Amino acid sequence: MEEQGFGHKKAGMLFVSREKRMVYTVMKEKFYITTAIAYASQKPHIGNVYEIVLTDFIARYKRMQGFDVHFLTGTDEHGQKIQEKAKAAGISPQEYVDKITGEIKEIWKKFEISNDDFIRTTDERHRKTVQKIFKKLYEKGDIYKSTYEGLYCTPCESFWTSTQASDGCCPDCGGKVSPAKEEAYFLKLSKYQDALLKYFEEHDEFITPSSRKNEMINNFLKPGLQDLCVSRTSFDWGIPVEFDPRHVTYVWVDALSNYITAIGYDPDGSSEQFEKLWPADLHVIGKDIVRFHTIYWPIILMGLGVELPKKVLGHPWLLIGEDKMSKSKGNALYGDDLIDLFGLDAIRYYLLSEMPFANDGSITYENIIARTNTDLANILGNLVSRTAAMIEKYFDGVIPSPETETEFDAGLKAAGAEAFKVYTSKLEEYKVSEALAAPLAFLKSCNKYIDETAPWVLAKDEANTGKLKSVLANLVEGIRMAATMLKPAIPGSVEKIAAVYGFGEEALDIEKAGSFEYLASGNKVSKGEPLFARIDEKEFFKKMDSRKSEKEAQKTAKKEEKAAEKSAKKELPEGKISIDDFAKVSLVACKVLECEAVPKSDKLLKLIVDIGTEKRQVVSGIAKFYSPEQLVGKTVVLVENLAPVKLRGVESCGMILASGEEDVKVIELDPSVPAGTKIR
RNA sequence: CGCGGGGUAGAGCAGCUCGGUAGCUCGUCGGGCUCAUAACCCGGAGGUCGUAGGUUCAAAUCCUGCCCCCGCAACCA
Repeated sequence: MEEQGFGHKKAGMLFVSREKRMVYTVMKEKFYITTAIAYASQKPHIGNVYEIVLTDFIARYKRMQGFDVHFLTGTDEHGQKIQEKAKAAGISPQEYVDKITGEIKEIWKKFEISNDDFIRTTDERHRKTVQKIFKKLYEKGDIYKSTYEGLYCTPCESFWTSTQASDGCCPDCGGKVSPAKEEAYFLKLSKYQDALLKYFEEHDEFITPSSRKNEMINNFLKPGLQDLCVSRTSFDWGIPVEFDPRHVTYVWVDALSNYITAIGYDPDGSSEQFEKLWPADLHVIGKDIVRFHTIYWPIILMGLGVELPKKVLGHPWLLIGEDKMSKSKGNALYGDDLIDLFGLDAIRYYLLSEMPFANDGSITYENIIARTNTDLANILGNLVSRTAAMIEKYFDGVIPSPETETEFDAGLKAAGAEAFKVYTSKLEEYKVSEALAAPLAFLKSCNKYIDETAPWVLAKDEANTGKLKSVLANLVEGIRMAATMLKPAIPGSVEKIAAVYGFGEEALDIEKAGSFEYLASGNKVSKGEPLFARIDEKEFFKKMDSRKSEKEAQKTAKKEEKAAEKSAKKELPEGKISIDDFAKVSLVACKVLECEAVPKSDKLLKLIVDIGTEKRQVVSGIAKFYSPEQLVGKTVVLVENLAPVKLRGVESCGMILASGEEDVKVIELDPSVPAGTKIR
């Protein structure tokens, strides 16, 4: 009985190492992997999706390797922003996050994310434990009460840092901010600074890519850590501090703890699951929150006396073309739309193959089309289809066993082994895009192999049937091996390939992805629809244009509505300013007295002008169009009340008006106009 | 200003740790093939490796200066 259970998959090993395998099965090594929890303030864009697809890939790969994987993701549902958004929507914060989290789960589902658990920071299991964590750290003295000092905006009821409100105005409403104090709890980061630095030094693999480690050490650890504010009284949508309920837990103690609360950590005695899964093997996060995961999070854990996670992977960002993706820029792309346009696996594959390990990647329709057409349709899909077609044509659809070697077989086999080697070693470092290039290169070798062996020529002479059998058997194997490697990236398409050649689960065993084993010989092929249809770029953009004009029509309608609303509030249509705004600008006539080039710059001229009451120094970017001598004596228009700025270290108090961008001409006044004449 | 990353063919990237052949994908030009999704295969053109120096028999690679781009600077994955 037992023998059946273990024997099927690895019959060859059964007799020798039955005992070992039992041990192996029981002790299957765990792998705990997490994503950052998504902030439930709005629908996630494709950049957010990237992170979870990446993590999903790693989780699937690790499962294939035989690890007992636990994959956690979730949502961060507290905070002022959510409270405000809910208020604006006229619903309770809970209703609001229920809605957004619903959308997020829906999108994750569309991307076939294989997470084992989903935690929400509003879950009871989380809230209760966070309160305990807070209390424990407080009792230990790692959290203490003090006052938070910052710049406060009264109408917005929020604090800003001096960099956020650099101009003395609230970034939200534009109103004045003023210094204020608020009672708050702080986490003593300084206490653990040295311990953490030591940990960094002893665990070189803790932060990856390693460049981010240097950034953390040089920017934060070495200059000294400032204690972190971990509670707020200015809003209440959060986890209340148990022993001081006016305070709610502020961001990081709440959000980061999800990694342990989800699996049953409890200061009073953790669950069996926690004992089994912790420490986490991999936190996958965006590069912007590396600091929180490699400084604050370890310190919180040190405070709790809990082991630190093994590795933090700070992935780069996905840019739209060259721009950062943001809703306010209006350039955000959404995962569900992209799936509708290109199909799930095209997008999964794009994200995984196009994203570099350390540098930011970029996404554009053109690139998605190019990737999908080249890699998935031409190289993979076409190979699957032409191989199946030949098996149907030459062997009535039955996959042959190899018979007579051709001179090209050894090369193909070497290419397969090499691809697998590269794939595996790149994935040890989680360099997913580089790993995925390996099966693709191998598929190209397969296409080349067809050309070299020319099966259609072999088929013409019965003497070559043995060779023909080998060629097709080898091709099926090549497809099987590459498909296995691609499985964590494009599981759905690999399933389709498996259906074509009748690959069972054991044929797609990752351990068999590096060698030719002819596991599918004798199977009947069933050539289905093309795996990936080629996308015609011109037609695609035609379609997009018509969609766009529809959307634009909707947008203009919305805009008009908004404009109507605004004018009701006595506000102005977009792009217009009021006469009052214009009146702020002071324009005067001035005479250029002196003019010289600004050293070390090729665009700047320094001018001394007479504005009647005084002499002004102005720097103007017109050196390419005027020589200094040309300007002296001219009467021009000066924006007199611009705030002074330094350009190339030279102070500029005003701006000379000029026309054009490519071909700049200063606006000249009749020389009879006296300097200082007010224009506006 | 500080810290981090980067500048390699028209575009996007690898190579740099450990000096010696400048490689990949797309595009482009030419050829081949007909099993296949106008696909696949082969070949060509195209690079002063940001710049100026230094070390060396030898530098994209190591060192120094300078220029330019991007990110971070304590709530955007």
